[in-house]
Amino acid sequence: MTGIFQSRLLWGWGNKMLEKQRQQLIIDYLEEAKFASVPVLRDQLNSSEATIRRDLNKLAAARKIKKIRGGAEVIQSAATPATKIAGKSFWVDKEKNVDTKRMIAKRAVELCTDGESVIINGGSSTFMMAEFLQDRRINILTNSFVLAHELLENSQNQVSLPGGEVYRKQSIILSSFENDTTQNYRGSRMFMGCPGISEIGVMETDPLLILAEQKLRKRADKLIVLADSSKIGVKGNLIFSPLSDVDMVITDSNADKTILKYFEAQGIEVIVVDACD
Amino acid sequence: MTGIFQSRLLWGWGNKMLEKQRQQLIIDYLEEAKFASVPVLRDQLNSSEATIRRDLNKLAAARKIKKIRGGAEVIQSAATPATKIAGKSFWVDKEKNVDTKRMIAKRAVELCTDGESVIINGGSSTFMMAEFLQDRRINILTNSFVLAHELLENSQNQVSLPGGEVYRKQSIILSSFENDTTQNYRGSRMFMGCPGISEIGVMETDPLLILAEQKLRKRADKLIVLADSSKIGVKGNLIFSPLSDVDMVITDSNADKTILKYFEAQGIEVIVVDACD
DNA sequence: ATGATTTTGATTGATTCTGATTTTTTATAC
DNA sequence: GTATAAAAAATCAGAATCAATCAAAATCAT
Repeated sequence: MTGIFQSRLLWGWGNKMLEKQRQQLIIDYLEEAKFASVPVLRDQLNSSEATIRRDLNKLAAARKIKKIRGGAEVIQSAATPATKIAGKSFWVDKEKNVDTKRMIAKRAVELCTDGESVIINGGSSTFMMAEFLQDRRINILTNSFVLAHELLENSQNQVSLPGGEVYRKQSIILSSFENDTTQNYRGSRMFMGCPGISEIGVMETDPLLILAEQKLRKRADKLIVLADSSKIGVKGNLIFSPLSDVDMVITDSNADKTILKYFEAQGIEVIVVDACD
Repeated sequence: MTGIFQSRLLWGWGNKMLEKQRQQLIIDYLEEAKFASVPVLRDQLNSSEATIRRDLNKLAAARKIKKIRGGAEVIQSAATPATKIAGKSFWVDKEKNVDTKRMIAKRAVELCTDGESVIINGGSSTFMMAEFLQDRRINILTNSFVLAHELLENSQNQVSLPGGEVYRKQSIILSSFENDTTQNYRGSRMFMGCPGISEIGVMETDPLLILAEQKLRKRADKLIVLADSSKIGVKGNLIFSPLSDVDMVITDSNADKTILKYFEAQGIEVIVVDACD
């Protein structure tokens, strides 16, 4: 019997496998195959169907997989970032323009002066600012749990958080109530990424986030949007804020020049960094 | 003899291995294999299962590895975030009563029912509750950034945070303002550790923390103090709360019985777990 | 060396996990 | 609708794991 994971086990099949280990292998298998039937997993993992079923129940309860009749499937959606909370493996795998986004993030950080207070809205673009904040001394309010973690570990910046429940799907803190600490916080700038920005404004995808983010927006003097060229001109159904509320857009040289001109005509400062592709 | 670490030992298998050395080898092994069962480690390290288990408990308490049924696994997230953020001053230097503190933490978690809302004040004692919260479903408000991080990564509990600045020294969130989210949060119990508890009340050492902690206290119906025997009867200069405000004390069997009797006479429920020393 | 302390490994009983069997549920065909 | 087959859940005995205990061995302080 040759399970595909045999080679990964240092001690071979002779020994018993740990429950946690077996479950991890199920997850790994699903990442690869997308679907798996109970008999297949039974053979792969050299276990009984009863045990496999119990594993699937536990994994499904923990939302690591989705149970379907006859077996299991991966959880599609963007449910993975929550589990890959640690470090670089964040969204990176899904993102294409990583290098460009990194340059945009770098430029964004360069706008800040030490001692300043800024607000950073959570997201994959703004997360990349962490790298360039390492040797800075800035007061940062962020609703991103992962960014806060990163900054606490690898920088000396002052970090503040709004209160609320941590929304696991995006590891963002949702301020559920009206009165929260952010009320008393004031930032000179708020940095945010977005799924799209066009004539109609800045887009957002998650309705749960939008309210909390808009509340943050009120605490900052200026709004700076980090949007690589793939976001420029993209419209969606949820409007985070009208264009009139945007003060600056940082994008890359592949962006549609016509729209950028339009932005500038609206009084928005546009910064273009060189695209890396 | 087939231990994979044989070549690394200068003096060969005939001689005894030092405890620290053995534990380091366990860590090394886990870094490589990700998982390890107790029998495998017993063979690899030429030791007994009892010893391996004791090592695993100590390593898990020090957050170097994660204990799972049947053995151990690496801490997948950035390997050391907990110890790193919290700094050595946190628990590394208090290695003394880890086993006992772990049992106290376990007992504390056993008080909680799934679905309940509780408040957990940050500290080395309460941090150990994380291990036992892994498979629970509890709504947790905590001012401890590291605890929140741990719970988000290794459990499915709902996690909420008070807003405020992260106080790096203890990785505790200081709610700097009057209005914050915790105002709307209600917990049936608040768990806290402390540097000392005696007839005059529960002690605290850090004046910066005490205000934020007292604010949390107001949001919970009952106060449960985790205090191993070395804390019982210890007085300090900063009083967190009078004894009348305490509902329960969880300690170990080495604690001074006279004081415990006094606590009970004051209407405090005292739970004594067996000391592990 | 001597006695005190710590570490170790075997044993115990309680708990949890596993896999075979049986029962219930679900999907599909008739 | 019922019949049928496949899958999931429930049951249960045996196996594995684990914490606690205790005595032997090793280590340490004097």
